[in-house]
Amino acid sequence: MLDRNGVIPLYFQLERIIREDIVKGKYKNGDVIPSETQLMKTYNVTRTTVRKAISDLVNEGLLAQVHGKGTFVRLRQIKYNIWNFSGFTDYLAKKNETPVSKVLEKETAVENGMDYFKLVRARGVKKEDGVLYLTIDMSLLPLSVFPGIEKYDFSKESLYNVMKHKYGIFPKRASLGVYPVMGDAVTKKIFGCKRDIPLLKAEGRVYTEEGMEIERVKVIYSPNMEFKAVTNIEG
Amino acid sequence: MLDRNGVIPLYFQLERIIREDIVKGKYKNGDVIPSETQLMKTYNVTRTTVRKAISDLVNEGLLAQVHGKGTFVRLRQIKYNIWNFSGFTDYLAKKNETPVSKVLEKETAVENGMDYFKLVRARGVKKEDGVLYLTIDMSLLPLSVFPGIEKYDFSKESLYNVMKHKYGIFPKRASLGVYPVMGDAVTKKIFGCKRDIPLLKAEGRVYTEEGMEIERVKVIYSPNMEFKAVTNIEG
DNA sequence: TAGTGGTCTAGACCACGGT
DNA sequence: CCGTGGTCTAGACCACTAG
Repeated sequence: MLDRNGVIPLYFQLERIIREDIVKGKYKNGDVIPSETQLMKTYNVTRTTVRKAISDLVNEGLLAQVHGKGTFVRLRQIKYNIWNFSGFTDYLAKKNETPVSKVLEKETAVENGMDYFKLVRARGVKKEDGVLYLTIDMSLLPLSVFPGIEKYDFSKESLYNVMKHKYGIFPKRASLGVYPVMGDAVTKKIFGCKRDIPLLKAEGRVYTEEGMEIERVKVIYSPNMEFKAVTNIEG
Repeated sequence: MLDRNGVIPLYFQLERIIREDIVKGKYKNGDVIPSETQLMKTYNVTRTTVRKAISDLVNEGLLAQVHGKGTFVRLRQIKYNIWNFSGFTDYLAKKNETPVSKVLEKETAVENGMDYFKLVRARGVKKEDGVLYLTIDMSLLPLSVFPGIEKYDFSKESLYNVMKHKYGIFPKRASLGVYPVMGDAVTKKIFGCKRDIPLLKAEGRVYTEEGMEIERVKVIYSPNMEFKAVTNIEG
C-alpha cells in the first residue's frame, strides 16, 4: 500500500502505482482504470489525492478522463525515430555505421539547488574522408542519481550504456518539444554548413519506468537528419 | 468579480482574469502575482479553486510556482500543444477557444495523373482584438475518394467532420516528417512576424484504418505553437 | 518569524452516460 | 436510476524562503 510516514507524497506514490500497472499490462490501452471512488477506498485516501495523481497522469498524456464514463488508459502510439532519445549508438550499429562522439564540454553545474553533470557532445558517423556530425546534444544528469558519472569518457562510452550497466537505470519515457532554431557559428562549423539555415532542436526530459527524471536534454539536429513520426489519430 | 450563478466554473473565470491581467500588462514577465491566500480573499473562493486555476496556467506555461517564494509570470509566448493533425478543432474546443479557418486557396489539381482537391487554409483562434493564426495548412484530397468535396465551405465546416459525416471516411493513421523552414512573406504576414524567423513544417500523409491514403498534408506552424510529444523509449 | 506554496482530509452538490 | 467524473467548501499541517 502507501507509505504514510515517508517523505514521498501519497499522490505521487499512487501515480507510480497506476503507471506501473499500465506498464505491466494490468490495464491495457483503452481500458478503464478503477474509478476515483474505488481508488479512494483501495488506498484509503481522499478524492483530492486521487484526483491529483490522475490529473498528473492526464497531463502526462498517459490517461484520459471522460465525464460520466471513467478514466481510460491512453498509451500513445507515437513512435518518433529520434536517435538520441532512444539509442543513437544502437541505431547506427544496425545500419553498419561507426558512431563517433566528440565531447565539447563537460562540467558540473548547479540548477535549482541540484547538482548536475553537464555533458555537451557532437555525435555522428565515421566516413572515409572524415566525420559526418549529425547531432549536437547537451545533457544534464543529476549527480544524486549518477554519482561519479563525471569520470567516464563519453567519447568512448555510450551514455545510455553507462546508465544501464553501471547505474542500473533504464531510460523509458521521454517528453519533448520540438522547435526550429537558426544555426549559430558553432553549429554551422560542426555540421559544415556555409549559409544560415534553420535547424531542428528537440528539448525534453527522460524518465525511468517509475517516473523518476534522469536526464534533461537538448539536441540540435543536422540538416542531414530527418525527423519522422508515425501516429495514430484519435477520436 | 466572479459570476456564481452562471455555468462557467469559478476556477475558469479566475484563470481568465489572471490571463487577461498578464496580457494587459498588469503583471509583467517575471513578476509575482498575488499569493494564493490573497486571491482567496480577493475573489472569495477557497484555496482549492485558486490552485486549480493556477495549476492550469502552470500547465499552459504561463505561470511558474516556486515553493516559499511565490507564483511568477513566465511570459514567453502562449503555447499551444498539438501533436497530430486530427485534434485542432476538438483541441481548441476543450480550451474554450473559438476556432477560425480562412480559406486561402481552393482548386482542383492534377498530380501523377490523379485528380485532387487542393485546399489551403490559415487556421487559428479568435481573440478579443482579432484572430491569432496558428497554422497554415495545405491539403491534397483525392477526388476519387471525395467526389464533390469542392462544394463545401471549409471556412465554416471542419474538414475532418466532412470526411467523417459526409463521406463516412475516418482518418486513422498519419506518417509525417518534421522540418525547419524559413518563413516567407505570406507566412510572416499571416503569423504577424516582422523578422525572419525559422518555423516548423510538418509534411505527411493520412490514412484510414485499412491503409487507404486519403490526404496529403503540409502544415506550417506559427511560433506560438509548440510541437510536443510523449514517447516511449525502446530497448 | 511571517508568508509562501505543497499536501491532505472530509465532506457537498452537480452534470454526464448508460441501464 | 446509479456510478462516473467535475466543481467547490472549510478547514489542517508541513516545508521552503527570506528578512
